[in-house]
Amino acid sequence: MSVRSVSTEELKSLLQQKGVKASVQRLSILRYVMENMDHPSVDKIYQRLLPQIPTLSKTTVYNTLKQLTDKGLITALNIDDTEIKYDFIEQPHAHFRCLSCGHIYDVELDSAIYQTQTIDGHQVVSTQINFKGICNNCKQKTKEN
Amino acid sequence: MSVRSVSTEELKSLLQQKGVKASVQRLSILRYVMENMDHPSVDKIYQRLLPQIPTLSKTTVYNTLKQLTDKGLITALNIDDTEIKYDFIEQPHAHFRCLSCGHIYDVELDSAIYQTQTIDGHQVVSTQINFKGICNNCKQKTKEN
DNA sequence: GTTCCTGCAAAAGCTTTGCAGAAGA
DNA sequence: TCTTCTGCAAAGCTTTTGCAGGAAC
Repeated sequence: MSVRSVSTEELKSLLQQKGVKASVQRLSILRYVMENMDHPSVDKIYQRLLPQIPTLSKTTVYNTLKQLTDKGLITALNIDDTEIKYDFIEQPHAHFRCLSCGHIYDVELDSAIYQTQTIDGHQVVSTQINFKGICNNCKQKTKEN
Repeated sequence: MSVRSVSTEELKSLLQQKGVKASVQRLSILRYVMENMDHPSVDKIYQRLLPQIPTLSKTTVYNTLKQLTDKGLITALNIDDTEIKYDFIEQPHAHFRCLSCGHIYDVELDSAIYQTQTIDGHQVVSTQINFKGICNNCKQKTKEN
């Protein structure tokens, strides 16, 4: 899992650009999504931040994620059947979900699809490409047994 | 909304090929998905079939749709945030969901993406391409006002 | 008679809402 | 002080589960 480090200044600047006031909760939630690129669910973010912010409530996580999504800072992924997963918006990429272990991988596609702005007369705002199947890891494990 | 007619014989044959026994409920549910290509939710199917099958329960709709999905007769779409939508499987196509009216359109894409069988070493079983935006209808309405 | 199917009721999850107290400007 | 944010509790929805009665073969 790729992890990086984002400065508080950068986080504040991102929020400010979108007209969202900074708060401990918002900075932490945005930082989590940006640093851990693991497509977290609401519950995962909540569980991981609880030690740092013991008074955090899930409502706040929901509120914040919705707000960040509305402002275009993060994306809500419809790749899972049961939960919404979140992703920081960088360059467009596709996702692969393993039906066996449930892990979601980022996938680079040099596809012109992302450039689609109009299709059948409909104005495109966002594009999601989701693959499902068996990931490399799980395939190896099956072979071993 | 495109609507077509599917014979009971054809429905029975499709189920039989997949090793699913025919029943009034299963035939009706599969017929609904095949004839009305409107990407229905569980609840929509339930509501529409209730007049014909007054004893129908939602559990049966859930069970049947899950079974038909497992057998590969229909697809579960992860395009909506709140509900699962179902689609009969024909040739591969993408979907466009209007953020204003919520309607889901079938979209033809002559893309090689559908032929992807392996990506980054992961074995692909299914591929979904989802666009979101403002549909032609809603765009027209906005202009008129 | 045995097996599979159906449907009611209840439970389980995820997400939203209402509201009061807290924090911040 | 006034506005905005936070968080608890409760409610709302979709989906799943357990189980008993019913249908089919």
